[in-house]
Amino acid sequence: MSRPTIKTIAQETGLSIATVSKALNDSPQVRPETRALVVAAAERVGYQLNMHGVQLRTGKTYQVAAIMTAPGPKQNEWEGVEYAQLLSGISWALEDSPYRVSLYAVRSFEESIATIRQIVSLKKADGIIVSGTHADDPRVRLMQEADFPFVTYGTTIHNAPHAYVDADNEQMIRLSVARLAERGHSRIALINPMADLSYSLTRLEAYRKALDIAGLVFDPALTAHGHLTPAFGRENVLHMSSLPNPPTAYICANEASALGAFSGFHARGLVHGRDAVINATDDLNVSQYFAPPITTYFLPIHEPSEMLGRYILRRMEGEAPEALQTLIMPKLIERSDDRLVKS
Amino acid sequence: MSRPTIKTIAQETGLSIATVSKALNDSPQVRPETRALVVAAAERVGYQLNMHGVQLRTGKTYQVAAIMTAPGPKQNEWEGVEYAQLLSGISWALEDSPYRVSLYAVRSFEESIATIRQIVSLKKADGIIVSGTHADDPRVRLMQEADFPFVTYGTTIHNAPHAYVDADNEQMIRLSVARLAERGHSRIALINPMADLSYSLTRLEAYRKALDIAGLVFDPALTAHGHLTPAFGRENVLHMSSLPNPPTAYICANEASALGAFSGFHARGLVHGRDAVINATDDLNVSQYFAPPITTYFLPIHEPSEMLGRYILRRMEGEAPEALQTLIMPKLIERSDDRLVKS
DNA sequence: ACATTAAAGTTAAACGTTTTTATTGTGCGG
DNA sequence: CCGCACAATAAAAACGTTTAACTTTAATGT
Repeated sequence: MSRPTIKTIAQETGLSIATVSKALNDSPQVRPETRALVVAAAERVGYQLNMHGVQLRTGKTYQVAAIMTAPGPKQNEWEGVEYAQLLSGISWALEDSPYRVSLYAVRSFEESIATIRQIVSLKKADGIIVSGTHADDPRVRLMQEADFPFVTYGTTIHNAPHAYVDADNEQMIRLSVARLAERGHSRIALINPMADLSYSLTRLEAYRKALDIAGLVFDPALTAHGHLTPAFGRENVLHMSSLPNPPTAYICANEASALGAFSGFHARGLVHGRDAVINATDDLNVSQYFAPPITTYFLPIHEPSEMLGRYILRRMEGEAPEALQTLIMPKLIERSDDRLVKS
Repeated sequence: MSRPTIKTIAQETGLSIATVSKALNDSPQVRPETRALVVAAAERVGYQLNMHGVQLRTGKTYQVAAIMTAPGPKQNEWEGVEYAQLLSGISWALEDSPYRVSLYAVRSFEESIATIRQIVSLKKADGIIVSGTHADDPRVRLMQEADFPFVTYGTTIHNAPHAYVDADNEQMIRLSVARLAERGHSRIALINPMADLSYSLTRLEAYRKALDIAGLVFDPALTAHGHLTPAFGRENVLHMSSLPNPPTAYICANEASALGAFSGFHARGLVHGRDAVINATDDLNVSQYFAPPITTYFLPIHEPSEMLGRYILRRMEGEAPEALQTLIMPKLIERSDDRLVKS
């Protein structure tokens, strides 16, 4: 047989399709007993709402677009981003809703703008989740101008208020630097993400402020911005460790670059805890397996990602963006004392 | 004002909507001149096909469901699977088609069965891509019985022929073992994925056969099956290295477990290249940053993933599954000589 | 008792397509 | 010059749903 529709239920119950539709949508226009009848019949025939009819009629898509900026095929370097977990978290948060996650993989920032423009103008989704925010993000402006529901993973700095979820980078860096300073480090390197990313700026400013408070001088030679690959971490250690006055601590923005930093240690014959130490920000929970394990700020990725899902739902229901802003503070996991032991 | 439809074009050209529709679909029933007229008008008004109308009318969804089995929120252990790249690759392969990737994140094998059953019976997608195949996979049977287009990432062993893409695990293990045997290793450990996964069995059998050919004895104590996390790699090194006759080589099924194996080396005071060596299968391209770098078989994940996308398109067009089967041989990257140097 | 109102349904239109069926016009053989 | 085939287009129905507008029935107030 063919799939049952509301027409099937109408015949089954002797009601009109309009009443059936209203009953299924909990309209107050239908008596509770009638509703019960309809629901029973629906159950009996195994009715399942056909979304295509709904979509055509209402114009809603019941899709949440997840924009994922993944490096192109050429780029084989690992960046240690657990996008998969991010996507799963969003997907799970939408589980009990009629919404589905629709994936838009793009290769570059520019392409993500074009994709979002298309989604907005052709209404290919009801909401958008976008990550890798810039300090002044044209995509955010675009969506705001169109009054399109969205949530960002990452804050912006120059844009009007919008819904976001992010790790508390400011606090994380402030505490990191203070902790290392307390332990006697005066030359602290900051391995930072690409400079156009919003959290890069946040981290850099927090870093400068924290140095200031600790009475340490800011040296531009100890900061680096780039793609957070192992290669990047390695290069920076190779370079910075051969400066006249090399750093004794490296704060890496993720575990991939931290792994690369270790590789640099190995190449230079540096010993962790004697010549310098490495700290990281962590969402893979992998740095406990480094040799030796390092101190990290750990944020299980499912927390922000499920929040992204919940927030986009609420945003699509019209909730104000100001109410949907959260910074999550990662947990400090001290796996090393991080004081240098001269031997 | 509102979005143009074929009705708009009909008015614009003075034709009927039927003719417009046919013209846009390259029907032979319409004169080339008329078609040109229609296309010009469509261009002029900025017409874009509304999928909801098409979907309702034709019953096609233009969605490809990607089933992603991701560990639940509790499970914070990294498994080193670049799902994100996999999804991007699929998404890119579908770029020039009307199809979109729709994500179905599930927590377990059982849930993936239920999800697939639903997609098939309610026709929530036109094709399915599924990974993590079992030797005898009920999902494959399910889709085959319903004659539903699908491609698997991973082979099956007991199922009827179907479209798949996979790394050539058999050859990879065979060559790995032979290479290590040549280099004087007689105790070779196999760190394998969960035993119910198809490629686990493939690898195990290839391993046994290769040992046989090399004249080495198979010792069950040197094989382990489990989730390919760093923890698993570490545990196995800790355990196996304290056997009366410990292995001198570890073949790890991925980089996450290889990283964990290194952590085990560190804990036991083992030195890579003196006491034992680690080899891996690699799609992150990360093991070059281990200290020291290790020999791996490398398969850039975008290759199989784009192939998955192309295959599902062809499968949905009705191509026979037998024509859509590919094993890709990863490339051997020798980063270490892997002969033990007694010091 | 009768108009008024509220409650509970029904009818019909609409969303944007595709596709089957019907209509019109043209050139052709006889 | 008449019927016929064929080409090109038009008309209409259909996919499954929601919703505005309407109808019927019952309850209410005076």
